[in-house]
Amino acid sequence: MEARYTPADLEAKWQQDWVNQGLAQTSTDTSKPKFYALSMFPYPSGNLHMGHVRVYTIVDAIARLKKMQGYRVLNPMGWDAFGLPAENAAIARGIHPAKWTYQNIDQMRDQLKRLGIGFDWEKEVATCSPDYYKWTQWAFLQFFEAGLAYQKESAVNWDPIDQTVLANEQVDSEGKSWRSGAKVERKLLRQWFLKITDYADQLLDDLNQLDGWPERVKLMQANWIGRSTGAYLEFPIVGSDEKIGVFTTRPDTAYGVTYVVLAPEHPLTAKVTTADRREAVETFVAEVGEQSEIDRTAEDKPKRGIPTGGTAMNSFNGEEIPILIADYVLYEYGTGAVMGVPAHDTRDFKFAKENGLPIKVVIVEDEAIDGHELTEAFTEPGILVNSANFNGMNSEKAKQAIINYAEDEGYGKARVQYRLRDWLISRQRYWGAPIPIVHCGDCGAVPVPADQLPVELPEDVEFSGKGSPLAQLESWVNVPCPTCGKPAKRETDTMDTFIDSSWYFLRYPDATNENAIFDLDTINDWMPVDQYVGGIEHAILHLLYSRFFTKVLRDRLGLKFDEPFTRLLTQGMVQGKTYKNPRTGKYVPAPEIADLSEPIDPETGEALEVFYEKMSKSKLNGVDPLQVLEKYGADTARMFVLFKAPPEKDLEWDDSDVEGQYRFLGRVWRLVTGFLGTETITAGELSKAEKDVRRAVHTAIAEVSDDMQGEYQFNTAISELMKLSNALTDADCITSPVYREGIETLVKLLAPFAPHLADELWQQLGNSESVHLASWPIVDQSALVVDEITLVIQVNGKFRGKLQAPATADKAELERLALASEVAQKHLEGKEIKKTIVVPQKLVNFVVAG
RNA sequence: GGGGAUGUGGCGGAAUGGUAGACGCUGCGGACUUAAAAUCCGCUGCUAGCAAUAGCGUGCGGGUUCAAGUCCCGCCAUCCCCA
Repeated sequence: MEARYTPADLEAKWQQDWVNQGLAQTSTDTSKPKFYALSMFPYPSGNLHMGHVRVYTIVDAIARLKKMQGYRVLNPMGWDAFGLPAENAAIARGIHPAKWTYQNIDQMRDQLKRLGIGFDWEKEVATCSPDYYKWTQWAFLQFFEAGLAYQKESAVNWDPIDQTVLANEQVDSEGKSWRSGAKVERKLLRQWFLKITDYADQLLDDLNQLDGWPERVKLMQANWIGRSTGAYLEFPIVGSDEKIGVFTTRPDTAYGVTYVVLAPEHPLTAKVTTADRREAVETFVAEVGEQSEIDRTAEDKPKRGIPTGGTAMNSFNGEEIPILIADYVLYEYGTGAVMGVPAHDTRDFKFAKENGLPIKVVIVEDEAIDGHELTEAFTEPGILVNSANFNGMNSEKAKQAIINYAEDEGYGKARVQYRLRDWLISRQRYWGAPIPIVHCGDCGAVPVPADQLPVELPEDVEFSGKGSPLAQLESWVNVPCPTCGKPAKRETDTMDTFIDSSWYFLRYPDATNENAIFDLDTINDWMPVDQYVGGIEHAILHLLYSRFFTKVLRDRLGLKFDEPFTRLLTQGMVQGKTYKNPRTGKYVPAPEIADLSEPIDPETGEALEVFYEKMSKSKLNGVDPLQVLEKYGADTARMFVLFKAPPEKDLEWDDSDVEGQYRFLGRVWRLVTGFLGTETITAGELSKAEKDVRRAVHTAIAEVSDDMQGEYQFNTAISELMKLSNALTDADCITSPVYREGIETLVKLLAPFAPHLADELWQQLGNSESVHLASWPIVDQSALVVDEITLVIQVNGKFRGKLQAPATADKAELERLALASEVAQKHLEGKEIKKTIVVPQKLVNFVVAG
């Protein structure tokens, strides 16, 4: 009898064999269509977790399938290797970030290989390598030359734990850092920004090109960009030549403006403040300055504001209106000032009531009911009143009319505004790509010439955890100015690590190019990425930045594509079974629980709550991929994560289901090895058993191919493999050529999912070349044809029975057969048939009275 | 508050408007074994019934249709994004 299925030996053997034959190397055969499969590269934490297993298995299955389908496939891997954990390790344990990072990379690379992922390691990149960040810096200089990188003093998000600033995208809705979880503070600093707002329109409009992206990701990006159309209006300050500019989406309410509000930081604040108000205003400005943006704008927080004493004029009706300052108006956003229309804006209504400001109705639902007092803002469209020449006009129409009027009068114009703000990229940390700029007293900010790149990170730095290590290293900071040669200082900020990952997919196709960021022809050949797979957490951050980079580099360098990722799959989380004591709130790890069917707290004896939650250290619910690989092998782990749930949904880790996949692979092993040595005898006509097998085989080919077409329904694809395996197990025509075809097809269809087992069985079947070089089976439509169909009999739409009928039977024949059947007779007895519906190949429905 | 997604057995999940619950897990019963593991076979939506069978059943309430998990209208719950 054949040997047992022992994944450990078999997988190691094939992994070595694949390396020896260079199976994962990217084909250069340009006669084949290209397919660029890409997974979001990981931060090299040192240990693979189940989330990694899931995403890389998905991409590997796609890549192996596409290879069998005749594509030349690029499936690369790299490391998002800059970032704070390395620096924190340096501070805590005195190990240099580079050493720590590269150790982790080596460890994780080995783990990925053990998973049987066919990455082309010749394309590997690590963003912390000078060979890579040289080009990150070069790319930055492209932005700089294009006027898309600039310095600005502004109030920024300061993370007090990580001791650095953050971009807006990196602060969550509660005002906490995406990384450290610390509540961000506001700080006024001079920082580098990339002008992503210049591309706001394109970033929004080109979402329409992305048919292969999940709707919700596109929606999230559209919301984030937040384009709103409206008007820019000016209100002159009484007793001054200056004007206050505001943006509004409701120019139709211009005659209802009864006050204007400045951001406390607005330069005009000091100018409009009257002497008697100065002290109060200064106190208020100082107080607000300490609040975070979230605290200032959160819906549930009361809006605080005070008068400045100054007055402006409503340009439209000439009325004098007070100027206030309030916390909810942000200087960074829009013009840093807003107009107050309490009658027609919910927030303004509340603010005006609280501060005793006048409320003036200028839009009504119906002119007849004008005049009654409002109890809440009227925000619907309506008819204009109290608006001079515009009275009686529909408010939607009035928007444009009032803009036109304001433009003629010289105090307004149409304007489009975005929620999106420029991308703050300075970080006051060591482990990142240094911004390649030298500050010279005479020449200003001077780019480091391209031939002097990379600006390398110095090695001999001290990691105290206080302040930027680079800024403290004078030998590094002091350099001659590249332009005039006078003493100058290096920029000591490094770049946001999201910059590193905004272009890595452009480096892979030409990863080792020393002379250029990439060869243009190579990149135009391979890009865009055909299938990108990664977590939904990057719906805005990484995916928006990458789209921005692609567009800028397109404009600078001549890339022939507008968007980097044609199709996007956002895979769900991997969740672990979590045990928690509901009273104490303490999590209990599974190994400490005596009886998992009735889990009790080993310390207190109380019953534990059981639920699924994202695997994490703090929840004590993680499963170590390495242990799973050791116990069941990579093929089982891969099959499990692909089968257990559709890729975009969360996946609940379940040991029994893992066992189930192991059993299935064992069955396939026994099925195929049990078949070995069977003599295949070619006979004439196919028997019914042979026809059934052939149909099962080609149905499986059709279904699996279909499930892997575009949407990637791995779970149903694998269930089709199980059906085929079951059919072959039950079939009793083992000597038939049809059966042999079935066995070989099963192995081929299995290859993308369980690559080691498939290759082993393929070899045992007598093939000398790897199954991964074989071609994907093609459906023979004639094999799907059936002689008999199952005809369903319904009465009044209810299922009442079924019968076998010839596949060739026409409607009349089907009706006759159904009517003659026992079930029909029974249910139709004594009733009048009012109508008969016949669906060919499927069913007959009798509609009866009563 | 606005927008979006989701809701199907004990569980994960399948179902071009046409037999709801494929495939798998769990559970139960059986075979093999001195015994166990492994493996194999059968049953497994709910209710009633020995059974054949009947009724009910895809979050809730309506509607369209010969026929609705699927299409339309109105709710509810959970999750996500934006305020």
